[in-house]
This record gives sequence, C-alpha cells and structure tokens, in this order.
Amino acid sequence: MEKQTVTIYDVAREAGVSMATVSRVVNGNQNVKPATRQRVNDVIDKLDYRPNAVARGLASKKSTTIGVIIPDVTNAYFASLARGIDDVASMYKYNIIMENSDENDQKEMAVLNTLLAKQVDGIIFMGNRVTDKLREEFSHSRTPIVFAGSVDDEESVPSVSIDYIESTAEAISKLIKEGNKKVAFISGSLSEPINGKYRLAGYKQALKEAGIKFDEKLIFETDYSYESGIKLASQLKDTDITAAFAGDDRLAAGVLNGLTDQGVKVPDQFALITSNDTQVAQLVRPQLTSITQPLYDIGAVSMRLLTKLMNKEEIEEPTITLPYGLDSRETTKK
Amino acid sequence: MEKQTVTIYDVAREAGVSMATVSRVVNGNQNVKPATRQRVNDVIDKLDYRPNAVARGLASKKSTTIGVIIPDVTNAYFASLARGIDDVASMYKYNIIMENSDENDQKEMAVLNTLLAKQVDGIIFMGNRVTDKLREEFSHSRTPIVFAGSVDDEESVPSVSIDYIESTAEAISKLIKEGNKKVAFISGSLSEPINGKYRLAGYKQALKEAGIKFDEKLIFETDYSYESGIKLASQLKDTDITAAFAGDDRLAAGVLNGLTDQGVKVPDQFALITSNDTQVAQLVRPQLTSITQPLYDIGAVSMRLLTKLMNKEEIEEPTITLPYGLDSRETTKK
DNA sequence: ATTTTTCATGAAAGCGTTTTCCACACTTGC
DNA sequence: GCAAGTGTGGAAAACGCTTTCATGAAAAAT
Repeated sequence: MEKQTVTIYDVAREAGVSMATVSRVVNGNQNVKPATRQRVNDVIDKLDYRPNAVARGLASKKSTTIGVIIPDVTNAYFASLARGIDDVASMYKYNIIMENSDENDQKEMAVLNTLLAKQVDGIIFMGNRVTDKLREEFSHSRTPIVFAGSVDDEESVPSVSIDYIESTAEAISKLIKEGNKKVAFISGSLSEPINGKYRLAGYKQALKEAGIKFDEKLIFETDYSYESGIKLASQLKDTDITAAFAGDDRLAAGVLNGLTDQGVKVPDQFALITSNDTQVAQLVRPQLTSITQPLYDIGAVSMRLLTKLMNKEEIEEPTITLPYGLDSRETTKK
Repeated sequence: MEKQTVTIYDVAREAGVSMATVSRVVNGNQNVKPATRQRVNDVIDKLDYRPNAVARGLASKKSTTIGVIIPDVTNAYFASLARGIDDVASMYKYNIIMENSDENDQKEMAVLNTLLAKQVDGIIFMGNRVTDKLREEFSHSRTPIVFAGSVDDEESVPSVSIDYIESTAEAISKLIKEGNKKVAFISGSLSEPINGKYRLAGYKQALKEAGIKFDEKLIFETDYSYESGIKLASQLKDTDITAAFAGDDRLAAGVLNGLTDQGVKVPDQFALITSNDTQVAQLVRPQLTSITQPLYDIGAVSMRLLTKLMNKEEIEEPTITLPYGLDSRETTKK
C-alpha cells in the first residue's frame, strides 16, 4: 500500500473538472463558482492532495524559496540574524535554504551558484567580506540580494546594519572618558571592511576627538574565537593598556576570562567593551558592557527589504541603518 | 542586456548535439565521446549555462535537498547539531532547507508539510517531543527521516543521540558521591520524553543505587531559558538542596549566575552539573561541569544515516547511540 | 565477409504545475 | 429581441530537464 503521489490530474478527474480549475482553487483564484470550489476542495481533502512545489516552481518560475548565506550558524550573532530572517520569511511564505560559507571565498562562490541553480527568488548574504568575483556574480544575476549585518563596501548592494563608525566611536569615547589613555582595538581581520574600514575609522575618530595620537601597536588583529581572546589576554596583561574594544562577543569573553583568570581585575584594572550584544555578553561575569544591536531586527528588516525587492517595489533607501545602543554593564566603570 | 536564462536547448543547438547529450555530459554520464564532451563543455562555458535545479528535480524526482526541522537556531545546542548536519549534507551534495519549529506542534506540522511539498529527499528532525499526529505524518510519507539529538519514544524512527539515562545517572551519582544528599533535577517540560522518561529515569536509577529515596519536591520543571535559571536560583537558595543537575546549558548558566549573584558559593555550597556541553558551559565562571556530548557528530552522523536511508541501503541499527563523557570542571568538587 | 556486440547519439515522452487563450452560457442594457 | 458584457471553466502549450527507447555506426567475434 505504497502512498503514490496524487497529482492535480487525479483531483481533476475525481472532481469532474479540468486541471485548470483545480489549479485555480488551489491558488485562490476567484474565477470559480463556490459550488465547484467546494467540490474540488472536498476531493482534495479526500485524496489528501498536496501540490508539488517543484512542478509549481518550474511552471511559475518562482520557487518561494530564498537563499541565506551564513558564515557559521554556530555563531550566536549570525544565528540571531538568521532567526529574524526566518521569521519574516515564513510570514511571507518563503522557505529558506541555508548555506554555511565559513567566510571562505571559494565556498561562498560555490554556495551562491547552487543557490542560483535552485532558482531561489532572493538571497540574503551575511559575511564581512565581499570579493570582487562575488560582487560581479551578484550583479550578473537577476536575483535580488541583500546584505544583513554588514555593509557593502561600495554600497552597490542593499544592506541592513547599524552604523559601525558611530557606534565604535561612542564606545571608544566612553573608554577614554573613563580615564583610559591606551585603548586597544581588538578585531577580526582588518581586511574585512567592517573592521579595517568602519570600526577602525570610528576608533580613530574617537581618538582624534580626545586628542590622542593613534598608535599602531594598540591594534590587535585576530579571529573571532573565544580561544583567541584567551591568548590575547596574556599579551595584554604585560602592557600598559588599560582598556579594550572588541569586535566580537566570544572574542571579548575570551579576553575577559583570560584576564580574570590571570588575576587582572575587570573593570578596575582593565575596562572592556564588546560589540554584538549576543547573550554571551550577559552570561559572563562581570557582564560585558556592549554596543547593543537589534540583531533579530537586522535579520527581519533585511528579509522584509528582500521581499520588496522581489516584488519589484520601489525602494527609497537601499542602505538601511538601524539604531544601536551602548549598554553599560560591568566591564566598564559606572 | 538582461541576462536571459540559457537552457539546455540553447547549449544543444550551439554545440550541434541533442539535449540528451548535453544532459549526459552535465551529469557525468560516460556514454559520450571525449571529443563531443569537450565541445559541449566549451559551449557550456561560453554560454555560462547553469542547469536549472527545479526542472531537474521535476524530471528526476529528486530535489537533492533535505529538510531540517530545528526548534530554534539561536540555541547553541541545536545550532551545533545543525552545523554537523550541514557539513555532511554538502559533502553529499545536498542542500538544506531549514525551518524553525519553536517546538510548537502546529508549526511543526506546518513546516513538515511545506517540506514535503518541496519534495525534499529526506528530513532531519530535532526536537524533544513528537506528537502522534506528527508521527503518523512521518510514517504516512515515503520520505526518510531521522531524529537528531533525541530518541523517538517508540523507537519507530531512526535516531542518533547519546544515552540519556546512563549519562544522567552518572552525573547524579557523581553529585551524590561528593556528599550531596539532596540533588535537584532541573529540566524542561517533563512531557518531553528526554526529560520525563530518560533523564528522570537516570536520576531515579542513581538515587536507587545510592539508597536515597526519591523526593518529588526535588524535581523542577521549567523551560530552557537563561532567565528561568535565574529565577530558579532564588527558589533553590532557601532550601537544603546542595546540588543540581540541569538539562540545558543556558538554564544551568542562569542557575549558576543567579546563585552566585546572591552570594552562594559554587561549588562549595552548591554543586551543579549541566548536560549539553555547549560553549556556554565554559564561558561562565566557575566553568560548568558537564556531561559532554559530541554535538557536531550527532548532527553529522544523523545526516550520514539519512543518506543511507535515501539510498535505500540496508541499515544495521536504526537507533544510534554515540558515546558521552562527563567533564569535571569547576561547579563540582574535584 | 558476415553476424553480433558495443558505443554514441537522437527523438520524444514524460515530470506536475501554471497560464494563456478560447468558448460557452448567462446576464444586462437598450 | 439582440448586441455587448461577464462570470466559469476547459484545452493545451509551456517550464527545462531526465530518461527510455530506437538507431546507425563502429568494433569484435565468428
């Protein structure tokens, strides 16, 4: 008693109508007499008919699926964005094909291609770096795309994020105002615009406002892992640096725990501000003072923007900047 | 200069062969003369032809896509599994449609249906509870499915997880051996078999071995959030309970931080063991002693198992149990 | 030299929908 | 009473591919 798939044709036959009519009732087309509609629906229930989305996609040239390129689901920052994306996607009846890219250029190209092959109606890209090859691929395709949680260096692609320059500047200023003369800038690769271009610019801006000279030696370029934070803490310990800004929460947590484990008192001897405000920031003790980002909303707004793009609606402003905050917790004074 | 899609037909015409031949070279079929293959490949490159996966899916009745039902991507436990799933999925050239279910029965049914409609070749289900309706739907469909990180209550569905009874018993025994007479059992809903059936059984087993009578009042049923842990800590503080086992890391972190914030010394005055070993367990201070689970592997093995199922390979044992550990960190004595 | 195999390829029938025309049967309006 | 709508519904052509079957040519076997 294998469950053989029942097709639209079976329904049509059983209901004594044409496939076209069945298609109409399935798709909520109004040109169907209520009586007919009822009859068809009854047959659909009886036969437990479910439209084949693949056939549908082929015929309509719409897959009601969007592709999400994510560096790593395991990272709370991206996972939160993803959650926002997913929620509004399902609100608009889209499904999500998710692909981990590991921020690896080749892999990104590969997943982009499979996404395109699968005929996704749109793409949301998370990641901090966009190679020219990738950008070319984007413009080359007719599939709408938006960046979530990062800005395209050249602003040629719609994006949703906070203002990284301002927020970083504000964090650094706070650190300086609290009496720190030497504030370290800790981030992932500076080749990523978010670090090397925006955050660093904010850092320099704050320094300038305070009349402090920029010192190359205060810049620490590493990766986004907890372990790197731990390692960095040892380096930091033996310097006259008294505060740091970190571009990632896990990284910051590593620095914090590393420092604490070595007997450095935070925030008394060392102040720390992190920037993504994932739950990690509040799990550690002392709790990390953090730039707060509306993570879920960044994802949600990105997806909403994408729906507009897919709908060919007119977009006022393709580069959306959401408000951020600065939550003083326990790794800064007061 | 709109990029109009180039089809297999265009390639065929341009290369002077039939669609069948193009299809053959695209799919690596050996029945093509090298010279012809070369010619076709050249045209493919020249025209930048990319096979339409939707049309492919319709014709071949395979979507090379698998559905993943996940309670919440934002939860590190599930995200880790997902990562394992995704990696071996892409190893086998499958894509992943991911759906958040929020452990909500209705939503689960809904996403299952859209997954089926999309003709996924297989499904991986994460979640702690399976309603009869859902189970019925599973068996009703011809799509292979496997449970990742949970066991089907009735073992009617292939699954991959650790032994929850044994691991919990071991954790509880440790707590008892360290001198704790009253050990709380903190978990999510007991209606979920993983808690109410397996873990609780392990708890009782350990009690029995130690000759301690089971006390209903030591069972705390809550949800998996950090906040619930914080709340629970206040309750725990004013009892003579001196240790607890928690079924989730965020929950455990909440308990730990709540206790600590109220001046309770962990582990001296209160010992704590958690069970998922996500990164959270090591981020908090003191670090949480935890049952360790091969999270990534659970996901990876699940996906591997699914590929076998989709391939109709013979399965020796559909219920796979992976080894666990117990990592003594800082919330238990030595 | 003839028959049998094997190889390479093409023709065409699906796959399960959507969608564009058409056509028919009624209503309207005058 | 007739032309012009209007609301329903059917026929059939896509959609872009895979796959079966048939076929002719070349290679191997006799």
